[in-house]
Amino acid sequence: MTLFWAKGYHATSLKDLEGALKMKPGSIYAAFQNKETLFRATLDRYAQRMTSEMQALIAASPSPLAALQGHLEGLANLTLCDRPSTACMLVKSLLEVPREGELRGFITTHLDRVEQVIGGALQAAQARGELPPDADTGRLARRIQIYIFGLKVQAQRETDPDRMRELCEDLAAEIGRAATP
Amino acid sequence: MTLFWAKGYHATSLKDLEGALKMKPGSIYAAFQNKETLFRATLDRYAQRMTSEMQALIAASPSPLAALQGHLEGLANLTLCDRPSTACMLVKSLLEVPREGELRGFITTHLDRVEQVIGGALQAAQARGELPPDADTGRLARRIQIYIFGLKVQAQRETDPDRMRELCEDLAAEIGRAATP
DNA sequence: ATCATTTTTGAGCGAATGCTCAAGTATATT
DNA sequence: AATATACTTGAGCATTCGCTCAAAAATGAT
Repeated sequence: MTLFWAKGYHATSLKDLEGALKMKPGSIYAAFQNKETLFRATLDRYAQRMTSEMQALIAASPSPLAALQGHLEGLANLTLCDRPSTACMLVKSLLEVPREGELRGFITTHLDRVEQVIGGALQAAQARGELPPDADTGRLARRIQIYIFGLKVQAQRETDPDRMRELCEDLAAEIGRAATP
Repeated sequence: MTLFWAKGYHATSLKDLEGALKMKPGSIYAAFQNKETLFRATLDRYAQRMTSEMQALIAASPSPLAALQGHLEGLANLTLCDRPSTACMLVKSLLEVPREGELRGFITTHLDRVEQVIGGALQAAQARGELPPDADTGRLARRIQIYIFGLKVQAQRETDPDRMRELCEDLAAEIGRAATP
């Protein structure tokens, strides 16, 4: 997963995978059907972790809205982190995979799932009165996801941590503006 | 450029390029040094067009701020468009290229240039009194660019034009909120 | 028309790709 | 201990990759 996340699908060769998995080609093809199936498995794992991390973050906070804001602000620390890539593996893959391929649907399904998690948190926030009763939680969820996409892309080029923090704060503040006064 | 934009650097083979350019390998390597140099040339061309399009849009409108908002709203029509990809070629490339490679700097330079164009428009808006005198135009420019990144990524998965329009409107409205009341 | 120069051609190079499979090694069962 | 079953090995397959270069064709100069 680390390898595919860092280098992308095409740039990751089976030699790379042999080294990372410490397996010979035969074993790899016995365990996973082929390169693409292995890639799908890593996408599954990544998406699984991403969603459960997000759910944990939401569950840990009494205020779902504050949790989402906190998540956005947390993206400021993405620069110095030792992750394979600051960018979201699902977004990277979405942009790399052909438009009409079957992988496309696979990836979007996972992205939809994340959107659902965010939407669920917003509904909970609404139930708690943090959001106006007439607020469109789905719409807001998609907007927040776009913020995450954008910030994680930005983290690939923005070297200044302060500037990154500024942007995270700005976008987090926007979510706060959707809250009930 | 179309080919690299649609398929990405790694997924575009020289066979593909031979077909698209209607040139044999020898001619390609005589005209462009190698695959990577050709790729850089296409990135140059893309960035050039992108910036000049944006500048033209800004120049055509009396209000720079309205021009930027219009640009964001225009991204709603990205779905049905016949472009090679709804995503920004620079962003696609940024995510595909290795973190430490020389191509990275090349791409970020172009992205910085676009940021400068947006920032320039915001300064003009400020001079016209559309933005408060103390507004941080650079910071706002980066935020708008993140909106563009995010929306263009979203356009890769969002099939519903209405939802896309909603999001574009929301983000355009967000810019409007920075304007002087 | 002749010759010098530039451009195009495409067969094919070495290396790398994703992948296979017979042979070998480990594990489990009796 | 003997046998059956499962997993691992790695040489090497067919194909494709990015790329080269001598020869042919087109172009320009005289």
